[in-house]
Amino acid sequence: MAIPRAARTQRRTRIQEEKEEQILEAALDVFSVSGFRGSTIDQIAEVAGMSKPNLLYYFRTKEAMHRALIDRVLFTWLEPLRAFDAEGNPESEVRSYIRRKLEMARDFPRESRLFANEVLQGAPHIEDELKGPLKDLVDEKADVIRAWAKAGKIAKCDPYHLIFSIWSTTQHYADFDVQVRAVLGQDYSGAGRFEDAARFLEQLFIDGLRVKPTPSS
Amino acid sequence: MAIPRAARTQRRTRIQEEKEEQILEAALDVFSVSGFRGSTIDQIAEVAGMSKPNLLYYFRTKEAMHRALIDRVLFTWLEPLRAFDAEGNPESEVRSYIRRKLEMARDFPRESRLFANEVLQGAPHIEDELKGPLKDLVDEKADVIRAWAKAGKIAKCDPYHLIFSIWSTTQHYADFDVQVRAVLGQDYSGAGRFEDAARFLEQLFIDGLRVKPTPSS
DNA sequence: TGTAATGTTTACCAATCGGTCAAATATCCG
DNA sequence: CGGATATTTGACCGATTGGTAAACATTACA
Repeated sequence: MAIPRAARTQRRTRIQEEKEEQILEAALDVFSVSGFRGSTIDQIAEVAGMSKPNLLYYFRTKEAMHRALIDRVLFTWLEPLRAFDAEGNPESEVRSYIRRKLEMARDFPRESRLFANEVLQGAPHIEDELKGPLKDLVDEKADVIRAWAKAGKIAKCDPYHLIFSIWSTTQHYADFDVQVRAVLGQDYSGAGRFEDAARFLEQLFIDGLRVKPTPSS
Repeated sequence: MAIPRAARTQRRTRIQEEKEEQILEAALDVFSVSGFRGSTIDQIAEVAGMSKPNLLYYFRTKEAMHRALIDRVLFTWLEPLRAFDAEGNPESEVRSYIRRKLEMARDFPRESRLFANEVLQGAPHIEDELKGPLKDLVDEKADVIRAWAKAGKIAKCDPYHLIFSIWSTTQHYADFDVQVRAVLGQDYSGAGRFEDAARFLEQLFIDGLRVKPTPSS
């Protein structure tokens, strides 16, 4: 008889790692498009190329699949913000943060949509992560930005809304890709788009944050 | 016997209008949270406070409900962009466009999420609207912005990405409300948030778009 | 090689899905 | 009032849902 999955205390066989990888890859495909409620195990099974009970041998429930996926993706997703360096030059830090986020939107659009779907639907499965690790990280970086503003290195601004606006503008290209393509025309959706977006956003944020000469009042 | 719904050529009774209104209101509640696939007629029926067959008396299919909802919301949703005036002052036009979009995110978050869900999931039901009316409208306004840049009234920038960034930053407060609240702390989610966001975004876009003194090169 | 543990599949389950139907009820109007 | 029309509902249908049971196949390893 098969050992109940709950009893497995540690990774064992090579085949387990491979199959779980295969499943999560398929789950990312499906969840990122339809969200949790709209996705079915059968869809994931079909994409993964294995039978439904076989999926459920590795992940006991649909929720378990979703959770494993979220956990795995969340860490890497916050990497760019974590790399945000208090000691660096403000302008180049912001610039490279934007570029990194934009690269992730280009290279990992499914991951972006996975989170977007989840948050959009009220974040029923990741509320704790948002209020915990995410908030802590943002709080920390907000302090950095505030210090920069206080030191006169960048214009005074609300650091939280600055971070929100960088998130939203960059992730927009992953989450709303269909709309972006529809508006720009499908021919113009290749490599050029990325560079245009990067150029625009860097200009917007860098110029928008540059310290303004105090108007002589 | 009841007249088949398809045969109804024109609005008739008061009760029809009321019930359809009631249904679409409930459908907005449900679709905006779970997306099309993730929503069920039973959920909508429960929210609407009527039986499932009764819903299906007014809208023959789930798709018909969704479509009616989209059609109704799309027009008003594009209103702010339509109001963008080529004859106006660029700075104040951008400013009031941002504010209007932000007001809509605050006052009609369900409508924003309805579209976000739909686009996120590949826009299977509104592809034509995106490539047609939406693209046309954006093209038109992009020309206006380009003309402003050419006339030296604002900094040179890609008008499409400018519009995208205004969309994304403003709608972010509706679509990712849970995340915003989690990061800011739930206490700080009331009226103050709106004003802070408005102030930040206006500063960002206005300063970012201001014509820069050409660096002496 | 044998055998125990691991991995896979077929058949199936109850619950829920979108949707239908006919009968029951409410409304309108002469 | 009464009959025609419009509205509402309970019972039901086949398909799909998440998930299970157990037989079967494969692998690891002594």
